[in-house]
Amino acid sequence: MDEPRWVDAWEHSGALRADPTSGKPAYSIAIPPPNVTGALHMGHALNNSIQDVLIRAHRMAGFETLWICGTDHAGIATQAQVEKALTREGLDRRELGREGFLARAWEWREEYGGTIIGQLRRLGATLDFSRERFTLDEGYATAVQRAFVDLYDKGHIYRDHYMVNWDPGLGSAISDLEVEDREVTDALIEIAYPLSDGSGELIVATVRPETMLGDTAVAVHPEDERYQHLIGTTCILPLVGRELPIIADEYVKPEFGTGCLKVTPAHDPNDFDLARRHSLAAISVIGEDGLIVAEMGQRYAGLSPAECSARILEDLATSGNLRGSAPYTHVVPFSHRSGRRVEPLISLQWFCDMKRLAEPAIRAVETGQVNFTPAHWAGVYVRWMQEIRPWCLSRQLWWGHQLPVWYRGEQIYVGLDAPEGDGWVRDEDVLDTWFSSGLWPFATLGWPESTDELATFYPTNVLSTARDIIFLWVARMVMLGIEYMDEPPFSDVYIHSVIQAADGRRMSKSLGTGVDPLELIAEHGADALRFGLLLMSSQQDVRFSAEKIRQGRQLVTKIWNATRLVVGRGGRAGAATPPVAVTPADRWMASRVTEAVELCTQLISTYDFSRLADVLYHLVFDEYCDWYLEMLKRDAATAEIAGDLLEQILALVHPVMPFVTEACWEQMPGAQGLMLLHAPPRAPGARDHAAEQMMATLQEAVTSVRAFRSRHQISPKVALAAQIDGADFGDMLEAFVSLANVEIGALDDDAQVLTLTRGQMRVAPPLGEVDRDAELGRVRVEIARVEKELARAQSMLSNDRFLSRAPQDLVAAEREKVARFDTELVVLREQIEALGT
RNA sequence: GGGCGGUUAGCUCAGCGGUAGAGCACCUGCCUUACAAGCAGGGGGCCGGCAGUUCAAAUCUGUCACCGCCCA
Repeated sequence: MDEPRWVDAWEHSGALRADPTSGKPAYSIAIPPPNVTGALHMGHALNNSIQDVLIRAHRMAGFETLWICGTDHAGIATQAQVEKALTREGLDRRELGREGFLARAWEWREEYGGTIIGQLRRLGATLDFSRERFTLDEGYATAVQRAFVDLYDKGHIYRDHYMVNWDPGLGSAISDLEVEDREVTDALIEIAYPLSDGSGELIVATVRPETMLGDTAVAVHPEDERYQHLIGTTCILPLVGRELPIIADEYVKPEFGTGCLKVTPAHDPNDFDLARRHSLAAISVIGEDGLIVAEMGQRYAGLSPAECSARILEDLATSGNLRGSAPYTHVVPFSHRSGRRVEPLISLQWFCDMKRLAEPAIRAVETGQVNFTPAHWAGVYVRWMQEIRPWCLSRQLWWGHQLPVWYRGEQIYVGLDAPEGDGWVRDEDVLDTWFSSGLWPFATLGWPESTDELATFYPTNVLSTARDIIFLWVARMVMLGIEYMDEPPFSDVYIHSVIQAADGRRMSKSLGTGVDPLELIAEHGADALRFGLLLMSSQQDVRFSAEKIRQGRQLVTKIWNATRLVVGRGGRAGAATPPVAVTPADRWMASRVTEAVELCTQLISTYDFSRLADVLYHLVFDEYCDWYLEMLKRDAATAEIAGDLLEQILALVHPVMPFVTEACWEQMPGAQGLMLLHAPPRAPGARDHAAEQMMATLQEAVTSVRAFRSRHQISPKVALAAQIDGADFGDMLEAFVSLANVEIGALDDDAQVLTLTRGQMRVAPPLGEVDRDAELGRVRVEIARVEKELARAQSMLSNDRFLSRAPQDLVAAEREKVARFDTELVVLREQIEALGT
């Protein structure tokens, strides 16, 4: 099937372009903007399949839909790509200078930035491509600057010396959320710090001996009896000779090592906090280049931390202060960006105090203004928000939104335009990418201008994303949305599954565990991928399952073949008025479609996509194809209704499988326009319980006859004689006769009994030849089963407390069962006797 | 250390108070004129352990075990 041509057809139809003035009710989604550097991965494929289902279903239902399209400039990732290209050319960004580098970066983005959008098209995503935005667009940049200046004016943004996560690979600070903790085994070194009065020594333990150069205290637990007498005295820092106060702080764990903690405020976040509590100085040992700073003296300056550590150990051994070394496994921060070990150090950066922004954002979730699905993520969000910490906004990069900050001597100017006067120098740093992404749901709609788009499409309806984005995006979008638009940017947050590799590991390119969705599209088609991903998705993380994609492809094939059959039999689409069902089979199928339409509408509104896929699969395979079309072939159903119901099914399936439904729609006589623009699937009428009951009887009877044939190896081609007692097939008797291939007539008592839920049936093969042992065995198993069920029902009914406390309809149902099982047992036992003779 | 999730058929997962479900895999039979990427029939589970609540527990509560994730 030629899928790509539909992509063009949809776009050319103009239906993807939202009209804010149409007056129709609005439904909008802002795509979580993928990185410009990105290529479509499984997470994107699932997330965008979900969003496309929502968008298509609402578009068909008559909403004015806007699916906001665009990409994120992804500061660190993009700069790394461009730098890599420069390195291949033997260039360095510093040689090019800021302007030259940015020119290269824009070139890069022109060439590769559209890749992922093209891949989303291939997936069938009906984004509003006419409104594609980029987080570095001119208008978008204005919005970002505006927000920064405003937050500064309101006092939320400030500049401070603070401990940051320094990524020596990038030469930039990174946020807490970009840090990943890993277990590492290092050596735990014990060092003797002599007491100043010469009365002894303290042993401290450290995995980073090089940082001792920056020690400004030794801390012990205030209640540690071993050291009570030393609190307030001092000791001497070996190699350096500095006098260090011995302080008491509850942070120290007495049971760890010797219970003495060396305090290095400039290189450990906990020590930094501890130093603030005790007003200790911070001495930086390691600089922003990741090397030992000049102030440490020429013996150590310029060394890497590892080299310095080795030299310190030598020196300590020489001086006699080294007391021990043992392997020690602990958790160490690594940069998610460069993979390098994060160097905590003190640096002058811009921060945003989040406390006041967080308050209304917490309330929005607690009051239900913003709802999470699955609901438990709300708790995760709220807990994080309650303990929110200052956000380090500045990044030592060039690719991004340069801070609207200028300096002149001690003066600082923050504003949209450069300040008047000479001598002002603009801050070199750019903003954390997530700052600009936080404005996405409204900056894409034209904020800070008042636009029709904002008026119509803000707030958006739902944000669909993965759980690891809750803090990075969801939280910040909610905070900034409330700050600037006075209401949250979406009412629903849907957190989809994370798709892991089939073996349960994280899907990642570097581990080689990734599966490329584009390859799957090439192999099975985009419909199959979309369906498979939705089917395997869940309320929790799931393992990738190639089977589910294959299942999707089978559904595609099935729908296509069903369409061929129906069209071949004269089925048509586009009935001006809903045709009236003629046969009982038509009535049954119409009733099934009605139920499916209602159920699917509900499943979409509750974001239950795996059940949605499951329901569609069974509707098409089990009900429409295996039963209804088989009845159509036997003239028990009519082509007119088959065509109309197929139309409804195609419309129902379309949001999930847009390509095949479009292709089938094209095949149907009477079909007009694109399925994309079709009205929502029509529930053909009320549920028809009489037809459903009749059909249930027929299905049970047909199945039991088929099973009988299977047991006795009687070909479906051989007609069986059958006599029906008590089962009401109503107008479906002919269909039963045809499907089961039986001839109705009176049979004698030797005929085999097949019990049905309501009534029974006697059947006899033409020559009266049955495998008596097989049938005897089967009847015995049947008796055992019924006896067991009867016993259970009877024991329930003999329990007074059940009778008095259980719902009465349940009690009645049990009574009915007892009566039915009794009858069945009589029949089955007669059958044993008959077989025994 | 704190929190959250998971443990159901060989595999991947639904179900979340009224007698265990799906897909795949497996077994048997069919090239039935839309489809063998199909059709029909079938086997397979003391729902992680223990204790409790309830007339009734895979489903609620507690506890233990193991697996995973997040935050420190």
